[in-house]
Amino acid sequence: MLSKKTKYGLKALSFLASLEDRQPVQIAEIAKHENISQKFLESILLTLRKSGLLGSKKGKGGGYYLIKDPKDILMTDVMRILEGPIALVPCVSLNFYEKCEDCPDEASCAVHKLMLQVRDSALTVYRHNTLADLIK
Amino acid sequence: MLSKKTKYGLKALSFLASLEDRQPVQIAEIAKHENISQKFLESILLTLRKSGLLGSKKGKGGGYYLIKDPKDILMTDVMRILEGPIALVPCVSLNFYEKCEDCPDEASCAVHKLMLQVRDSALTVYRHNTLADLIK
DNA sequence: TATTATCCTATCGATTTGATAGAGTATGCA
DNA sequence: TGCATACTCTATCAAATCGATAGGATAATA
Repeated sequence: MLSKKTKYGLKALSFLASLEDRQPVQIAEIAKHENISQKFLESILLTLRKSGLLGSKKGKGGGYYLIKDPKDILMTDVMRILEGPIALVPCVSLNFYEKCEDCPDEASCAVHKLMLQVRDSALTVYRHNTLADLIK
Repeated sequence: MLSKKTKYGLKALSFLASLEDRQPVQIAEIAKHENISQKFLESILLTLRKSGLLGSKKGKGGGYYLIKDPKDILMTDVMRILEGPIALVPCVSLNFYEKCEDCPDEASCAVHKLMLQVRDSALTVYRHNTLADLIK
């Protein structure tokens, strides 16, 4: 199941992408427009900024804004930042690989075999979608 | 992330499928072979039986066994039984559909648009894999 | 009738999740 | 300079979920 963090983060990003200009938008405005708890959204926007997707400005007239063009923001990156590994099992993860301690042989593991396919199919989707694609 | 319940369930199923005959296998034997907590596995096998994938026999010489041929057991069914909905968000679920309370319009929702593709790609994988495919 | 092995419910500690509170910090403007 | 604004950061919290365990009930076999 997708976490609310990811869901809210995606909504905030697509809201920012849907605006014509790249002026800073206040947390309160985003929260109100997307029906999200403002304080929770605050922490999400913070992680998006720290990971380089958003910029921020303090004080009057401040807020958050997209740093890159929506068509240059890949869903693979967004998902990894918000949701973590795309693979459902560490032993098939590209960026977060970890061996299963209980599994003697990956090559003959049914879980491994299935989850590898699932990971590839999800990856294909995320690689073919930019933020711009989602607001069309 | 895949739950251990699903992971263990898949391993148990593929172990049973890998055996030549369809004689009952004791929980203890499956647990030992797959390095799984026996008591935890017990509850998993119980749900697999209640959902119709496994049969069981009590008393001496008892245990669990596959009811159907491995090539007739689809991963869509297995995953729904063990892990629940295949969709990452209820609003794109085929079998567990639920409207998002915060989302005014599904058609214009970025999360909806993305998760629909992810669900379809996962579904394609699960539909093309039977239990027999995983033990080859 | 004794043994074997599944059936079932209840519970438990640890972790994660979603959310909130509040003080700190930098910016813009009068 | 001083004040209002809005992000920054840490700490906390209730609820839910997860993985695991315990123990008695039930059914089948010999």
